[in-house]
Amino acid sequence: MDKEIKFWLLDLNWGTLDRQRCMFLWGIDDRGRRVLLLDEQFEPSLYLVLAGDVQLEPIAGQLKRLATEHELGADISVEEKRQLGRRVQAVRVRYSDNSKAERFAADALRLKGVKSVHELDLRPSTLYLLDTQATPCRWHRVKVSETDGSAGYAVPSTYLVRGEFRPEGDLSPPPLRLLAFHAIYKPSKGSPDPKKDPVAVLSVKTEGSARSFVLDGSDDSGILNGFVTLVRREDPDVVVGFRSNSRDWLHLVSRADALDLGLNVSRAMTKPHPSVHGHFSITGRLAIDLADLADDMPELETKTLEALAEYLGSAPKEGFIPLEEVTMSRYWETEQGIGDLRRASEQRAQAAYDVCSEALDYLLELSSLTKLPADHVLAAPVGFRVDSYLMLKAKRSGEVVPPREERPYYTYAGGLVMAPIPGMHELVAVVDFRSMYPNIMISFNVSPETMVRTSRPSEEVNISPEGGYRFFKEPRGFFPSALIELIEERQRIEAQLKSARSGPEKRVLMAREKAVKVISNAVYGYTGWLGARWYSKGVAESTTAWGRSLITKASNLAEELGLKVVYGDTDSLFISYDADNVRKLLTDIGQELKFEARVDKVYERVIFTEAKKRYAGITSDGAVDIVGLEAVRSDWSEVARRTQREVLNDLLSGRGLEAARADLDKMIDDIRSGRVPLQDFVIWKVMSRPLSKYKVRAPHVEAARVLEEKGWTIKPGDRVGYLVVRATRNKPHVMPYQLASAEDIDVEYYVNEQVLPACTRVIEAAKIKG
DNA sequence: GCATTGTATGTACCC
DNA sequence: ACGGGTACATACAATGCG
Repeated sequence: MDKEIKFWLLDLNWGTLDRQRCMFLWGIDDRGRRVLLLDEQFEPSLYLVLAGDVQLEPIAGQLKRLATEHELGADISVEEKRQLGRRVQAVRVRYSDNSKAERFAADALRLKGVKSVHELDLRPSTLYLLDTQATPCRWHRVKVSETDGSAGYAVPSTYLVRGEFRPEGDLSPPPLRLLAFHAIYKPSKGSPDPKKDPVAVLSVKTEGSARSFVLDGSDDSGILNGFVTLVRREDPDVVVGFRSNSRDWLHLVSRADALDLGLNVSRAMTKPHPSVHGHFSITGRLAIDLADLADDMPELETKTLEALAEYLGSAPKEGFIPLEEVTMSRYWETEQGIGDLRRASEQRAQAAYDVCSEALDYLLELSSLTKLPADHVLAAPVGFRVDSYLMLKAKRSGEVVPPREERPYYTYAGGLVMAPIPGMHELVAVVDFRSMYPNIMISFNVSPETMVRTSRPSEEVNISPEGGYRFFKEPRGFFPSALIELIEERQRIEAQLKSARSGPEKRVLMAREKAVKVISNAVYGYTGWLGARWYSKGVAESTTAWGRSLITKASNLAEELGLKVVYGDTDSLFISYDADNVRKLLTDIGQELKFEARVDKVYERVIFTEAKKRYAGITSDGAVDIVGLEAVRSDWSEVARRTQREVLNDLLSGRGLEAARADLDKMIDDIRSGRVPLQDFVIWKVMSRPLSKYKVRAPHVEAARVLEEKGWTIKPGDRVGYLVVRATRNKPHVMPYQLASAEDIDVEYYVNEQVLPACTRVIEAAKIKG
C-alpha cells in the first residue's frame, strides 16, 4: 500500500539489497521515528558531450551498441544541455556498475564526435542529491510503500520510495539524539599507537546519561563491548568526538578488529569506515568530528576541544582537568589519579556534547545549503563545499558538471598591500569595502563563460585593469548568478530574522546566514584553486586586479580630500580620521567607484612599524587589537608575547614610553632572576611534514628528532615544544621541553632574541609621531 | 680559518 | 587540497680577507 510520509534526511549511502544496487536514505519522520527509505528507482548516469557538427542519429546508434557491448543496458537518451553556457547535444547513459561505465566511457571518447565525458567522477550518492529534490537536513514529502526488507537494519521501519521527493518549507530540524564520546589511551609517547596502546578510559555522554569505562588490567575488550552496546541502546543520530576522524575511529576500530570484536555501531550493523576527506562514516548516523569545526575557526588560538568549549561557553565551571602527556603518566600511577583521568574524560565528553548542541544548527544549514551530507560537510575543505554548491546551481540550469582535471600550477598577483607610515598615529579610521571580491565578480560579471578573448566592441565588455581580460556585460554569468542568489538568500534570512519569534527559529536562521556567508566569501579563492571544477585563472586574476585598482582609486580619493592614508591591505584603508571628510570619502567611493565602503572601526591610537601586516591599535572603548605582531604569533615564547602585549598596552593606553620601558626592564630582571616559569620559555611549532623530509636542521626539527630517539612518535600536524638551552659540549642548543629543566634555559637568548626584539620594535615605532 | 653576506627553508600570520 | 602577500628567525653556502 502506497502512502505519503514526511521525511527528514539524515544520511545516505549507495548500498546493496538483494544483490541490487540501491540508494539507502536514513532519516526521521514527523512522528520522530527513525526510518530507512530504499530507492531502487535510481540509476546513476553520465553525459557524453557531442561535437557541434556531429550527426545525431549515427552517433547515438554507435553509442547504443557500445553500451550494450559493455553490458550497460541500452538506456541512453539524447538531451540538450549546456556547457559553460553554450548549448550542446549530450548523450545521457545510465549505469549501475561504475567500472563498466568507466570502460565504456574510455571507448566512447575514442569515437569521432564524442568530445568529453561528464559526471562519471561523481559518486552515486552525490548524483542522487544533485538529480533529485532530496536535500540533506531538510524535510520532504515522499510517496512510499511498506517493505519487510529491513532485516539487519537498526530502524523500526523501512519503506520503498515510490515517487519524487518534494521539499517542505519548515526549517527546524527534528530533535536529534546526540552521543558524544571521549577516549584516553594507555599513556604512550606522542601520538597513540593502536597496536600497543589499549583504550584506557572511554566516556560517553548522551542527553539522559553519562557513562565511563575504565581499563581493568590490560584488556580493553570490555570497554569496546560496553561502548558498542551503549551506542546501540542509545541509538544516536549524531555521534560526536574531537579528532575522532584522525585518531579515535582509527584506534577504536583497529583495537576492536585485533580483538575480533567488530565495532558494529552503525544502523546497518557495520563498523565505522573511512570515507572521503579523511572522514569516518557510520552508516545511518552522522559521525561528526568537532576538530573540523575548530580548524575552521581562525579566532581559536589553539585548535583543542578545551579552547573550542571555552570559546562557546561550554567549558566546565570548575575548569578542565589537564590532560597533557606529562600529567597523564603521573595520573596513571595512583587510584586517585585514575579517578582524575576518568573525570577529565567525562568533562571532555560533556564538552563535546555541549559544543555539538551549540554548533549543530550551523552544521545542518551548511549541509542543506551545499547538499554535502552533514557528516561530510565539516570534513570537506572549503573548496569542495563551493564545488558542491556550484554543481547544484549548474544542474538546475541544465549545465553538465565539468570534470576535475590535472592542470599546471600558475601564480598570479593578489591583493595590494601598502607600506605603512611607521609611528604612533592618533585617530585612525579603518575603511573597508564590503565583500569586495564577491561584489567585483558581480559588478564586472566575472565568470569563466563570460570571459572572451575575441575582440568585441568595448562597450559590450568589462576589461580588467591588468591582464586585459574581457568579460561580457550580459547575460549574467554563472559565478555572478550564484553569488547574487547567495546575497538574496541572505536578505531573505535577514527579513525573516526581523520577524522571528522563538529562540530555536532565530538560531536556525542565524546559522543559515553564517553558512551563506562562508560560501560566498570562499568563491573567489575557489576560482584560483587547481582542484576547482570551474577553475579559471583569468577569473581569479581579474578579480584581484579589480581589487587592486579599487583600493588604489579609493586611496587617491582619500588624498584628494586631504586625508592621510596610513596603511592599506587588499580591501581596507587606514585613514587619519576626520569625521566629515571620511563620511565624504564613503560617498565618493559610492558615487565614483560604484562600490560600497564603510568605516569598520576607529582607532584612538595605532602603532605601525615599518612592516606590513603588523600593527596594534586601541579603540575608544579601550579594546586593544594586536595584529600580526609577535604577541599574537604562536611560534614565539609566552614570555616574549606577554611582555610585548604589556608594552603595547602601556604605549596605546597613554601610560607612555616610560611605563613601557619599566615593564620591559622588570620582565628582563624577572627572567634573569629565575622568576619566570619554564613553560613560558617553550617555543611551539607544528611539524609540517614527516621528520625525514626536512632539508635543514631547524630547531624544532632537532627537538623532534631527540623526542623520536627517546621513543616518542612524531607525525605531521604534531606540535613540538622546545627550549633554547645553554650550549655545552656534546649538547645541542635546543631541547624538547619535556627533557629540559629550568637550569638549562639560556636566559640570555630569551632576553636578547625574544623579549628585546619584540618589544624594542614597537617602542621604537611609538617614538615616531605619526 | 673565520666573519660577513646572501639565499633558502620553514612557520605563522593578514586579508 | 580555496587564493596571494608578508615578516621573521635560522640554517647553510658562498664570499671575502693578505
